[in-house]
This record gives sequence, C-alpha cells and structure tokens, in this order.
Amino acid sequence: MEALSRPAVTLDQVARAAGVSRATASRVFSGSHAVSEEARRSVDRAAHELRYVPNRAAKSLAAGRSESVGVVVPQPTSPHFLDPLFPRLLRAIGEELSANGLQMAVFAPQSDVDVDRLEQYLAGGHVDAVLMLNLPGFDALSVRLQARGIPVVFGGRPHGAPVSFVDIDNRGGGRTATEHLVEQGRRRIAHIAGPRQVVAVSERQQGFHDAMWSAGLRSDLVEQGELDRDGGELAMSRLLAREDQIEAVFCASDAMAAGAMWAAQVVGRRIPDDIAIMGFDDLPLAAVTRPSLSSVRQPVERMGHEMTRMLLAMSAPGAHPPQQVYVGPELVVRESTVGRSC
Amino acid sequence: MEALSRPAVTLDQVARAAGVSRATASRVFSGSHAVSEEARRSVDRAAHELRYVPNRAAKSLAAGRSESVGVVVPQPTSPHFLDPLFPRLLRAIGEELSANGLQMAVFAPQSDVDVDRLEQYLAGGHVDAVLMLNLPGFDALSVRLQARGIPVVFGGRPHGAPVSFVDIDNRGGGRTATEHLVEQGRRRIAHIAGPRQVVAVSERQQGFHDAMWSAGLRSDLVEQGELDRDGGELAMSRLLAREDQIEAVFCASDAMAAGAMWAAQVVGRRIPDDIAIMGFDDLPLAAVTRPSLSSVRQPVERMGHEMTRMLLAMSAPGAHPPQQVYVGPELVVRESTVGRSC
DNA sequence: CTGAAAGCGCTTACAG
DNA sequence: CTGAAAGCGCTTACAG
Repeated sequence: MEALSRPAVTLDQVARAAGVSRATASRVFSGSHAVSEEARRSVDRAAHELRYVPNRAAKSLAAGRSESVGVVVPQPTSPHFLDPLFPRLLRAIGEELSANGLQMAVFAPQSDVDVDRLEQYLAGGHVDAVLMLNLPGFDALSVRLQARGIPVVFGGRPHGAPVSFVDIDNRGGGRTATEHLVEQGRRRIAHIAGPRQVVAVSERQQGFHDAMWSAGLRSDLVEQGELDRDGGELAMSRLLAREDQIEAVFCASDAMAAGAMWAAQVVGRRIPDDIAIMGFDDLPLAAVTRPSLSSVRQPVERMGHEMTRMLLAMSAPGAHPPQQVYVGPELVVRESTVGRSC
Repeated sequence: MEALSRPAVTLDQVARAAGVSRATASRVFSGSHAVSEEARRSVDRAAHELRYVPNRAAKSLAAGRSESVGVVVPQPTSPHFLDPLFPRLLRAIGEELSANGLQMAVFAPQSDVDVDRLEQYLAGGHVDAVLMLNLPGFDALSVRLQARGIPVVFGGRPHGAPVSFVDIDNRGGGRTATEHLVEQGRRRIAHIAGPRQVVAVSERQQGFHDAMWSAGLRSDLVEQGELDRDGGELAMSRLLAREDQIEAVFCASDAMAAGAMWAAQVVGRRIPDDIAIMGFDDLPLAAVTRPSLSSVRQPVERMGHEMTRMLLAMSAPGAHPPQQVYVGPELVVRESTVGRSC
C-alpha cells in the first residue's frame, strides 16, 4: 500500500508553534509532571489548533513500547468464534485493557501463512503483550513469542506449552452443580454426560463424581450423549428406562438439559417436583424453558479480567514463571431444582 | 506496560553477520531485485540463524506505511457482532487482505473513550487504511480519519458521511425474489414485511413492489410483523384471513418464512403446491425446514472482497472521490417455491 | 522546569 | 549491485 497521502503534523511543528522545545512538548503529552503550567497550556493549545496526532510508530520505536495488546482469536467462521461465550470474553478483555489505557487489537489468522505473518507482526514491536485463546496451533506461536520476550497469557489451558493461563474450573462447576442437588434433598442423582473427548465436559463429569462421593452417594447413573438437545433427550429416555427412582439429573449442557426436561415431561414426570434438572453454561435458553432451568454460569467476565491482570503483572520487570489460575463457575438457581412440593 | 524484556535482534546485526551493509540487508527483506544472489543468500542465512524479526514500528516509521489494515467492528456483545453475517464478512475481508500480503487488525471500541483512543491509534501510522462497518458513531470517525489522509471504506451505507462504501442491494434482492415467484407462474403474490424502521428490510419491500409493478400485478397483499418466526406466523394468519386465493408469499426474512410456512400448513395448505414461500437471508435454517426454503443469499463474501479491492484502489496516489458499489443478492432455489403439482 | 543531543531500527534516494 | 548518509517522528537521560 502507498504511504499516507496527507503529510501529518509532527511534534516538531507543535513545539515550534508553542514556542518550546520538542522535549518539552513530548513531556506534555506523556503526562510528565516536570512541565510548567504555562508550557503545558501553550503546547495543548498548539496541538489542538494543528489537530496534532502523535505518530504511534515513532513513539513505539523510541519508547520501546506500544501501549497496545494483541488478542489472538479463532478464525471468524470457526465454531469457536460462534461460541456465545466468545463475545463475552472479548468484551471483558476489552474493558479491562481500556481501563488501563491500552489499545486492544484483535487478530484472527485463517491459515498457516496468516499465523507466520502475525508472528512477525506481534514480535515486531506493534504490541507489548499478547492474549491468546487455547486453540490448535497457538501453543507453538505462544512459545515463539515468549522466546522473543513478549508476555503471553492463554485463555483456557494450553496443550502443554509452558505459558501462563486462566481457565474455567469445570470440575469445580460440576461439583457445585451436584452439591446443589444434594442440598435440595435429592439422593438418587443421575448425570447426563457429553462426549468424552471434550475435555471441559468430561471435567464436569469428574466434578459430579467428586460431589457424589463426598456426599456418600452412588454415582452409577450416568448416560452419555451429544451436547445438543437431542442428545439430552435420548440420554434421559435411557435413564428413565434404567431406573425408576431418579430424583435429579445434572446435565453437561443447557441444551442437553432442555432435551432431558422434555423427555421427562413427556412421560409425565413433573419438574422439579418429581425430578430436579440442572444444566450447565447458563445460556439464554435457560431462562425460557418451562420451568426455568437452574444452571452453572461460566465466569467468562472474570476470566477476561484475570487474563488481563496477569498479563499486566507479567509486563513488570523481572522473571515471570508461568502461572495458572482457575476461575470458579457460579451457581444460578432457577425453578427446575427447587420448590419440591411433594 | 514495560518495554520488551529481551533485546531484539536488529537489521544491523544481521548485516554484520552476513558481511554486507544495512542497506543491502534491507533490500533483501524488501524483496528488491537489485541484490546479488550471493548477498541474498548470506543475509537469508544470517537472519535465519539469528532468528531475526524486523521491527515493524521502525519499518512503518521509515517507510511511511505499515502493511496493515484496520477493521473497525461493533462491540463484541452487540447484536451486530452476533449477526451471523458478520463472521462471514470478516472472514472474506481477512482472506482478501491476506492475499495481498496485508495484516488485518480488528478493533471493537466499546465506549466513546475507546473511539477516541482508536482514532489516535489508526491515525498514528499503525495502519495504512481502514475498513469500517456502518454503525452509529462511525460516520464521524471516518470523516476525521479521511481528513488525515487515511483511506476509509464502509461496509454498508454510511448515514451521510462522504465516504466510499459497498452495500448489499436489498431492493434488487426483493425484486429477484418476487420475480422468481412470478416466473413460477404465481399471480396472487403477497409480501410479509418486517419493521418499517429497518432500512434493509423496507428496501426489500420496495423490490417487491418494483417486481409486481413490472409484471402488471397488484401488490396489495402486504402484512407487517417482527422479523422472527412468530412475526411471520402471525402475519401469515392475517393474510390467509384476508384473502383466500394467495398463491405465493415473499417474506422479509427466513425466520418469518418459517413461521409463515407453519401457519399455512396448520390450516391445510400444501407448500409449494398451494402456496409458494420465499425467504430472505439464506440462513442455515432454510435448508432444514420442510419443505426446504427458497431464499435470497446475502453476498457477504463478495461484499468483503469488494470492500478490500476498493480500499486498495484508494491507496494508490491521486484523488479518490467517494465511490459506491452495490452487490446483488443471489437467488437460492429450494423446494418451497418450485414443483407445483396441481 | 527546560533544551540540545543521542538514539530507537528501519528505508531509500544518491553516488558510485 | 552496493554502501555511506540522511531521515522517518518520537523519547529520554544528561546537564543546566
């Protein structure tokens, strides 16, 4: 691409117009205290009149930092981009960076070539630090960036790279969900699990077993299915065929829970009176089922805030061994698990 | 944020290791032809050994361009970000920029403060040109950027700012949809319109009237509703109550069309035999209704490509008066409009 | 509090 | 084809 067509106003011109040196003008913009009120005023006025905008490239080069942070996310049409949690996370990160006066720049590489170009870009001084989602291929990128001295923090656990990360405590979430059912007085509690390969989902199942074990209950009632509504419906039908005394079901996702609720209601079980149903994710749909669905909310906002704080801490001088932080999901109690009337 | 902790390898070091001058080394990386094979080889080797990554900030400063393009999009949790067309558009833009060797950086300002900071950033030499979606508040930003000599292209028509844009021809799309119904031999054709305030949607209605007028048909059968499924269902019920001879309905959205289809089927009308139904948007749901839904596909990919091409053209030296390009939607014929058996 | 000066890491006419 | 040199627009010790 060609250069900018219109010559930009430079610091030099502002300084001259204000009758001070370039150094003093620079100090005004960097918010330095060592400037007289008088100098500050005339520089501000000159800058305003000339519509001065500092050249960030020059600033980055001279200062050795850019005051901006790169955020590397999945390619736009991938399932991860469409995940409803993604916008919430991005927003939380944006807010936190903004509060610290940092510019957020988002990158969504779509090919290996894109990833290579991006590495050059991120390592090339355009960015002071990088946040990254734990997607395939990003492990290697994070290692290379760190080797160049650029702080990196992952959202979600990396596949093995020695990099700091913040992850959601899915196991704790599964435990929380199950404990809630136990506290409601339910004893015969089942779990509808998702596909075993999905790590986050199998961790929720671990949490289920943890809580059942702690409560001294048997956790033998487990059925698996796809994470969607149909998967939940089918699994619930199998559970009902297996065991007549089910008092509660914890489902690995809200969509599954909606399906399970339907399967139970179709055969005449009342929710929550006969069977309590618990979801996971706290999607919008949880509020509109009948009865409304108790769920576990992914603390995505806290995740974003933690990632940013961690990154800022890593930008301080000194050594920064990889850290890991887990944020705990929050219980959202609605109608499907409380108010047993029988 | 602090400066990078690890000192970066510089061009100077590479040049020295390769036994050439900095100028020659630079020429190697810029792909200049005026370099001997021998020099090229030794520079490449040295760069590889030292793991050299050029400092982009310095490059931007010296060359007056950054080889990257900013894309300004809605804030992550806004409805626009969640619009299914958005990822497709972003992806198309990313592909086209990538094909031209340009880095795409995405910005999603969340507040007025963010917009101000972003203006400084974009105007500060970090980016050569800017693509922007036609969202509230971006008109003013685009004008200020252009005043600084930065090429800007909008996706969607701006609210009045003198800026180049690419928009989807919704009116043409409405015409295309209606003409398709006429060509299928339908005469008594109705339209289910969306809210009048939604510009894109009222343009589709214009297209409906255009096509009916050209075909010499009366376009008196119009009902309005919300853009969702329920809106379509209600409007269809009203249409059926008003007029018994309806042969076809063009709906302003696929969701409405799904509702309309349902309302017609419930009272015993066969689709497409009795009534042909046409949607708009070509969402995934169009493929799974029974019968599958004919629709009009928004040419988002072409929009992204056009935007990028226009931007590249504007980056050439010389004057560039604002241009406007409309890309025409594409007819997608499925079962709901063809194969009338009676 | 202020200014002259060096320097950040690159590009690019210019002269050879 | 190559190198010495000027310059891009800023920051920041340093000396006053």
